[in-house]
Formats: sequence, structure tokens, C-alpha cells
Amino acid sequence: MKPGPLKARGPRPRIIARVPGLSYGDLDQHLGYVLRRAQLAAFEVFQRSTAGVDITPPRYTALTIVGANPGMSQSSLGAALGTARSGAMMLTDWLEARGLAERRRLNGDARAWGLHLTARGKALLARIRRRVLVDNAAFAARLAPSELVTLKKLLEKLTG
Amino acid sequence: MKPGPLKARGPRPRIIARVPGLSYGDLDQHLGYVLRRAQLAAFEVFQRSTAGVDITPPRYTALTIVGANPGMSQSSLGAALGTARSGAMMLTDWLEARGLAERRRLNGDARAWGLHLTARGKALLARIRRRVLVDNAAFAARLAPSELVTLKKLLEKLTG
DNA sequence: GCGTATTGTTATATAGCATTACAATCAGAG
DNA sequence: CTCTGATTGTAATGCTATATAACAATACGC
Repeated sequence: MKPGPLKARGPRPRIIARVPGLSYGDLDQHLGYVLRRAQLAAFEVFQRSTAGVDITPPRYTALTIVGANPGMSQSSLGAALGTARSGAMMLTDWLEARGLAERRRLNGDARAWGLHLTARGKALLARIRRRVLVDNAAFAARLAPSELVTLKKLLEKLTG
Repeated sequence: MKPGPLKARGPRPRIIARVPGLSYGDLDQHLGYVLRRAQLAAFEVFQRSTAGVDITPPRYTALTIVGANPGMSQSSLGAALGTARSGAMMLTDWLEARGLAERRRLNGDARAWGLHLTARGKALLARIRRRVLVDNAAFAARLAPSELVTLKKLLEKLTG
């Protein structure tokens, strides 16, 4: 991806600010705490990138995964998102109601639907994706490029 | 009026396992996505460490911070946790109902309460803390010690 | 003293899930 | 083939965490 103007839109993300003069004990020794703070910061960056577009991380993830796997089932989507089938169902309803995705009957299985992005869904994803990745890069620019590579590698090693 | 029992059961931990044979598109290029996966993994470890003890990360954080700052106000706690005052209020109610913390009048300000851990609160925190940190270390053991140091350093640099 | 800001509190609303139950369909044993 | 159990989508329900708004009491600045 082209680096481009790495200027984040809007003010800096409002990370959960540390309260001055307050002790946080040994929380920084807790990897989960540090991870959560970082994830919240990334979440705020995402929200800024998608301001005005009624999207959320799960919806964005669903768009991406359905786009990468045309014809996949709702159950499969739910598994990929780590949510119950009912969650994948609501997500799919939402996408379909906005004309971003559609259910098509599978010829092999009369129970399941095959999920597909519509042209509008693909267009929206492409448009949002660019903004998200650009702002993402701006956010990550607090680290040197090599540091970012290291960070992602360590996180993936940790997650397994 | 105090908010009753406040049920014990939390939601099932969302273990996001990768679905075999499914493409995840470019999600791994999204720092927020990778961070969220790692944070969920850490959350699951936390749940395992505190099984049987009706605790959550916010409650654990509140215990730690109140313990490190005796006499702090509820507003200050809310700010530290990044939640509204009403959130800090419910949290304090919960701690007080379990005899883990108590409100004491401040002599300087008749509006605010000063928060303090009780002996029971300190004991519970110490007991849980040991388990959490041990399991935390086991979780982080997927990384070499030097890698863990690097990871924390990069995360803190990212969060600012 | 007076207007404004802060603190705790309460009530209310909402989003995002899980849980459960159910009908239709599939898969496999025999 | 039939029977049994598993899977898929769906609908109904409930719960948890959080935000929001309103309010009284108190503090603070001019």
C-alpha cells in the first residue's frame, strides 16, 4: 500500500487517558490490560475512519470475510466471528437490509443459504477499506515500520 | 437502594478459532483486528484464572486501582476506567455489596465519597492477583522473555 | 451572595450478545 | 429403504454492560 499523506482525520484518538496523580498499581504488568488499552485505541481509530457510515468492527469483518468467500454459509460466518448462529443471522439481516449482501439458495443443501456480496456491498467495502487502512497506518505510525512488523508478528505468535 | 444480587453468570468466552478452509481476506493487515484477537485470548485466560470468583476485568481493575489509591473518589475511578460516573457507581455498589470496598466521607468535600478496600477486599485481590499473574505468565510464555518485553514496550509506545 | 461546575445518584434506554426452542433438512447406521 | 441424530436457519426471550439525562447537594469563582 502506498504510504500517502499519513495524516489522521480529526483530532488524535481519545485513548482512555491516564488520570494524573493516580497510581495504577501493577496493572501494566498484566498483558491483558495493556492489550485492552491498545485495542480500545485501535477501536477509536476505526470509529473515526468510519464516521458517518453505520458500520462496526463485526460488520466490517463480516463484509471482508463474505467478500473473500462467496457462497459461504451463515454458520461458517458465525464461527469465523466467534459468535452464535443467531449473531451471524442478525449480521446477515443487517447486511441484506442495506443491499450489501444477499442470501442465495445452495444447490447442495436445502437448509443453508450461500452468502454473497452485492455490487453495492463490494463498493462500500472497497471505499471504507481504503480509509480504514490509511488511518490504521497513521495510527501505527507511532511505531517505526520495522517495529510494526515486529508487533504484528509477536501478536500472531501470541494468539496462535 | 442497592442493586441486588447482580447475577453471577457471565457470557461464554468468545474463543475465536480460525475456521479451516476459510479466507480472511486482508484482515491480518488490520492492526485493530490482530489486537482484538489477542485481547480476546487474554480475556479468556483471565476468565479461566478467575473461574468461580465472580469477577470481571473492570472489577479487577477497580480493585487494583482503589487498593493503590485509598480515599480516591468515584469520579476518579470512572475516569481511570474510561466509563461514565454511573458506571463507576454501579461498580462501587457491587464492591460494597460484597464487602470488598467501602465508602467513607471525605472531610474536605461533602459531596464525594472516599473509596477504600476492606480487609476482605485486599485479601481477595491478593489471592486472585496471584492466580491471574501466574496464568498470565503461562499465556505469555508462548513468547520468549525478550519478546514479551518487546511486545509490552511496543504496545505502550502505540497507546501513548 | 450568585451563578456555575462538580459529585453522587437514580431512572431509562439501547446495543450486542447468548440461550433456548423449533421446523426443515441432511447424514449415516443398519 | 427407515430410523436416529446432527446441522442449518430462524424466532423469541432475556441479560449485561454501558451510555444518557435529569436531579439534589455541595463546592468554587467572581
